[in-house]
Amino acid sequence: MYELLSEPVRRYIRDKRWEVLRPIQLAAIGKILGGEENLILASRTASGKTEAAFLPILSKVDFSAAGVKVLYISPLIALINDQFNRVEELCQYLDVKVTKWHGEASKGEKNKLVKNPQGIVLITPESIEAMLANAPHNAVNLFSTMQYVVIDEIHSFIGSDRGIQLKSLLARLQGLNVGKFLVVGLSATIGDYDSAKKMTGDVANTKVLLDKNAKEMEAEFRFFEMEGVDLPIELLKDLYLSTRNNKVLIFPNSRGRAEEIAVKLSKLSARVGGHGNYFSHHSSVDKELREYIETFAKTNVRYPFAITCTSTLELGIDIGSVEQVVQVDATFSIASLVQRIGRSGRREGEISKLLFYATDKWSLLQSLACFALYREGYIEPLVSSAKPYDILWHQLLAYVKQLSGCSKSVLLSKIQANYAFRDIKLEAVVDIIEHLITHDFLEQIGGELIIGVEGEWIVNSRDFYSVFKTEANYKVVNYDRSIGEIPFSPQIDLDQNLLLAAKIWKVIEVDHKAKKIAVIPANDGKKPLFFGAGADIHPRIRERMLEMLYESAIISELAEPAGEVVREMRKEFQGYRIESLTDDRPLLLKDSSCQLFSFQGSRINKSLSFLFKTSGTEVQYTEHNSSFVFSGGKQAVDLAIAKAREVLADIDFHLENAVIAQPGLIDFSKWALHLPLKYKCEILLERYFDFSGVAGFLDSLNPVLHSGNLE
DNA sequence: GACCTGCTGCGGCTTG
Repeated sequence: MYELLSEPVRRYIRDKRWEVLRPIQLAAIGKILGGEENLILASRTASGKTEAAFLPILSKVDFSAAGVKVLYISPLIALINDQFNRVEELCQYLDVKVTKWHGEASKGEKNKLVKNPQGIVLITPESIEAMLANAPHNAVNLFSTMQYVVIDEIHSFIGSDRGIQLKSLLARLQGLNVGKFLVVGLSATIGDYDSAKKMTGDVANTKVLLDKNAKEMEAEFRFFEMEGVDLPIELLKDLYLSTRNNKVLIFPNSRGRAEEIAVKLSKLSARVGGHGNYFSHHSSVDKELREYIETFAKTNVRYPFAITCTSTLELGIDIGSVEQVVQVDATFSIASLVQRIGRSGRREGEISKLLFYATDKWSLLQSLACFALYREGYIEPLVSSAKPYDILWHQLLAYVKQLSGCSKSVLLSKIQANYAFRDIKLEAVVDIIEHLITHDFLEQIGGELIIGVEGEWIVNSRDFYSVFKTEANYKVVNYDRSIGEIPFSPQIDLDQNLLLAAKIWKVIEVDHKAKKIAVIPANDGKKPLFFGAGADIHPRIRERMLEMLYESAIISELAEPAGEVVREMRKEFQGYRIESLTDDRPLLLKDSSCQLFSFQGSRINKSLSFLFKTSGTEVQYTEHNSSFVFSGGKQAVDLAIAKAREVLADIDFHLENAVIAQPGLIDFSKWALHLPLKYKCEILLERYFDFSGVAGFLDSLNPVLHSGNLE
């Protein structure tokens, strides 16, 4: 394969002193040089996927004519900046120009590229959106002779609104292109590659190259029950002693918890004269501070450090030196667990290590289930929306803006040619266009559609280019220094203390007009409050949790008392006369109430809860242990289920009423609030609830009592 | 029990 590469590329490989090419690289070289197919390159992090795409593309593509030849699309600015250095180094061997194009990139460099379109461009989806909206002529000049689009971390787009937008943008770029460009997607190991293939728009002409080689890995599960709102001191001491000499990433599931751990470990360390390299890294920590932490961790080889982080360090840039990963309470998905495990032991010959802490028994069981499924090779599939009416609404405005107005038939033909909206019926598109006109987002003048009065506000706002929602934040500053940004909560008041960026601060001024909180260092404080919905948990995880309770195999990774906790749970649940793990569900009778454990995914649980409430049943739903508490005994449950099924039989009617009564139901989507009622309901049915799943569940559901409750 | 992601154009200022 090496011989097939062009001479400058081979020289680069020689200078790098790479003795062998990685399996994914060899496979990609053959496919890219030999064929005209779209590709998905899937392998674990740090396996050389970027080079797998660029070595052959640079050997194949002729860069001598004007025009950008390769477009690299990334979900993160930080990743673009990181990849720029690698790609540019390689491109120097071929005299190919590389340009960064994102919101924080140099305007001067962008202007130079516009004057002299050439080489490779590294860009974000939102920057493509902005260019198409504001300077479509630039997009034509730059991208009309493009031959390859490389999409990095393509798994992060699949199943999300941003992924639909990206598909639509690729279709819009194909529309500008004189030829046809090929797509190469770089993916982590995921659950199903069909959805990845769909990203390219041409499933039949997309091949998946999969390197299943996983790293060897060790795990240990520890248990420290949490009683109040703060983590047990014993857990923190144990965590400190287990990590104090290592380079470690700690993943709690929230920003507040990340701050709590960083501050408390740092205090413990200071008390015994340990290292001071304790950081917190999440979306509320100031961006420059986060970059400093990333650079420190990337370049430092000698000193131990601990970074407590959220999913900010799950994707993207590689901190090669991480020796140990700690997960505090269960991840929401197996995909996320896989990514986090992959953050350690990146060096050749190193073993990935995962240290797991649970603070309650359900979290312990959930993480054991995720880990078991990971070992069994299962990762939950990512489903992308077939009928993204909200993104369609957004893209209709984007098309009209890009074209500076167009006829209705042109707009319709653009949508029909756009594979992101392939499954949406023509009548629905017409319907939504009419709705845009009636509400002044579009305006019809003669045969032309132009942006309407209400639409102008939207398309000319900075917020137009993205399809995801963000919270309104207050800036936290210490004199001139920015610490970060947090959502305002009543807890933030004069003389109150809070934790941020791994330090304790006292609030000395709150400026609501400027949305600014002034702080000074302090000695003791509470973690700030954050709001937000967690990710949905896939039903397979809950099913596996139930299976786990009815298995007797000893789990060797459990450290005491975690083992005892699992034995207790098994003893408790084996008292229910479960015969079918798919249909039977434990029903715990109490004095005047009873608790049904559904062992179902979040969407089925949310749907069940909706049905119970709508049919007038008072029920207490807890997602954490997937349970519903009813007042009364088994008859009350049977009655509630019967009533729920009546609502289910007429779900469209009940859902419409609910959306009218509580418009906030649709808040998970940024643009859906502008849609006609009917489409709001369809979005809820497709993306938030799972009523067909509920129907299947209720059809076979058999609540089973504990043997101690019988007769 | 509660994640993450990105962002134009232009006027007006300072600085070399």
